[in-house]
Formats: sequence, structure tokens, C-alpha cells
Amino acid sequence: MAGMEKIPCLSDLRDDANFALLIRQVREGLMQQLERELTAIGVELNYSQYLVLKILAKYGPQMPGDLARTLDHNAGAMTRLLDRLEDKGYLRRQPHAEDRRALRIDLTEAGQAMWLTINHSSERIQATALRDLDETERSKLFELMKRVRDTLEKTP
Amino acid sequence: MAGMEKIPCLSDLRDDANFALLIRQVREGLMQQLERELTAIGVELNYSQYLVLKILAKYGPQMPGDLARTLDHNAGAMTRLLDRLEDKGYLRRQPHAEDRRALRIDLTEAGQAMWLTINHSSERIQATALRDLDETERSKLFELMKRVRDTLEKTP
DNA sequence: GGTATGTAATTGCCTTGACAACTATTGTTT
DNA sequence: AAACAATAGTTGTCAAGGCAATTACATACC
Repeated sequence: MAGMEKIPCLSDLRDDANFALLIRQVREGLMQQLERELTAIGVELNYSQYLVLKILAKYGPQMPGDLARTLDHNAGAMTRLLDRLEDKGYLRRQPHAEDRRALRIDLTEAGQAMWLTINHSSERIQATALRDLDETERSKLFELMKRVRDTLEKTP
Repeated sequence: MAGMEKIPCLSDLRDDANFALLIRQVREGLMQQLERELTAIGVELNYSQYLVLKILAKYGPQMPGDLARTLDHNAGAMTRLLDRLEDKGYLRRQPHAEDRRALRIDLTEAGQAMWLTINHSSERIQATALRDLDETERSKLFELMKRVRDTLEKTP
């Protein structure tokens, strides 16, 4: 069939090498799965709030600024995010021992309990997302993504 | 040094296997690079607007609903995104030939010209982001990400 | 043909997060 | 020590995007 050219249509986009879009789709899928899972068990947390709880649970008390930097969040956004979690009783703002400008955010009892109930959900989501990849492929994916992240970070 | 346990600290998070956070960091890096590059050449477009222009330029006129679905956007958000691009004169809403509910969004001359000027920028960003990966690694990364996306899509 | 159901786009309302201005504190310079 | 710059957190303001309700049209069913 010489001269038979396929007209490009939108569905071809799925196979194109568009990294930006691919990232967006995966991110969107992950977020939706997680938030759906959380609402299913009656927990009202968005993705960012969940990440903050996770970090506090795994790494102990932190300063708001450090939380903002690791989540690539604006400092003002972090203030309000912490407001919500404080309102819900999951965390506390405590004075910082060495720096009177700074705070020390730590989980309350309720926050620790909440983390225990949602921890399983979050691990199940990640397991689901990576379900079709074997162990080698998973670590390869993580390694490649980390290298892309680090490249982007040191570019500016 | 028996019994010498490292206390986990926030910086360890960079090496942890947290897929969600990794995605976020890469996405944030890509977006910032692109938007910075665009403002540097005097173009006022955000990431989503850029993606819409890209799709229209590469795949021809589309319906708003299809655009929304491929970008994982809400239909209402797409309406307003198209409003902005229409205000700037980059695209047109035209009636759909077969369905009077629907629209056919296509680029104006100005939109096509704009795409030509920003196309280089966008390719340079992607090239920069993937700079430290060789050809094999890039296609591996794309393949793995696509599989994760497809897994997430067929999960619900 | 007429009714029920589904789909396309738009709009109002609300939350999230970015940016810039501000205050309070710390560190640095001279 | 005084003046300066840098940093931690908060706040006002704004744009982006999600959700639900609405309108207009299309399709399926009876």
C-alpha cells in the first residue's frame, strides 16, 4: 500500500514519547486511587496531607520549612496544610528548642493512630500501581526516576 | 559497632522507595523548567495550556471533552483553560459537523505561530531532563511508566 | 412518534497551592 | 555593639482545577 499514510489522531498520543504527559497520567492515577481508597474507609485526607502524615510518622518531628522543601511545596501552602491537620487533631505545633523563629511539628496520639489505619491503604496503592512490574523492573524504574529528578534539580 | 542504629532523618527520604513522592518531584521539576523557559522568551503559558497547544498542533482539531480526558482534566477546567487560550487568540471554538452539542477546537494562525516558537523550548526541556540517560534507558523508562499508567487505568 | 437515558459543554461554588509582603528572630559584618 | 542581610513562619490575594447542577442535543427503547 504505497502512499498510505496514517492520519495522526489523539489516541496515538498514548504511544508517543511525551514524558510530561506520561508523568501527569501516572500521578493522576496514583492520587485518585489513594483518595478513593481513603474515602472508602471514611478518612478525609488529600494527597499532600497524607504525605505529611507519612513523613512525620516515618521520620519524626520536622520543621514546616523542611516539610515544604521535601514536598516541593510553597511555605505558605505548608502553613495552611498544617492548619488543616492541626484542626483535625493529627499534629501539634511546638516551639523549636534552638530557634525561636522555628517550629517543631509532631504527631499527636490521634495522628499516630490515623497513620496506622491508612498505612496499609497507601502501601496497597503502591503495590497495585506496580503490580505488573517484577522486582527488577521496579528498582530499575525507581533508579531511572531518581536520576531524572536529580538531573532536574541540579540544572537551574 | 554492634547496636549502632542510624536514626532516620528527612534526607533519607530521597533514597526511599516512595513512588508517589518521586513522581511529584519529577513533575515539579519538569513544570518549573518549562515555565521558566517560556517566561524567559516572554510567553505566558502554564503547563496545561502548553500541553493543549501541543496536542492541537500535532494531532489537529479536537473536541474539548477529548482534550480533557487525555490530560486527566475535569471538563469544567477544560472549558476555562480554552477560554484563556481563546482570549489570547491562539485557538477557535467552531461548531462540530456531526454533533451540535460538541465543539471543534482548532489553532488560529497565531496559535500555530506560537507553537513553532515554543516547540523548541519544550523539546529542550525534555532533552535536559533525560540528559543523563542513554537511549536504552530512556525507552526503558517510557515503557515502564506506560505500563504503570495502564495498570492504574484498568484498576478501577 | 415519544419518552428515557446518556453525553457535550458551560457555570457557580469551593479548595488547593503559588507569590509577594510582612514580622520576628538569627547570623554576619564592620 | 549597630547595622545588615538571611531565614522561619504567617497572611492576603489570586489563578488553577475539582465537583455538582444546568442546558442542549443525541441515542436507545417502547
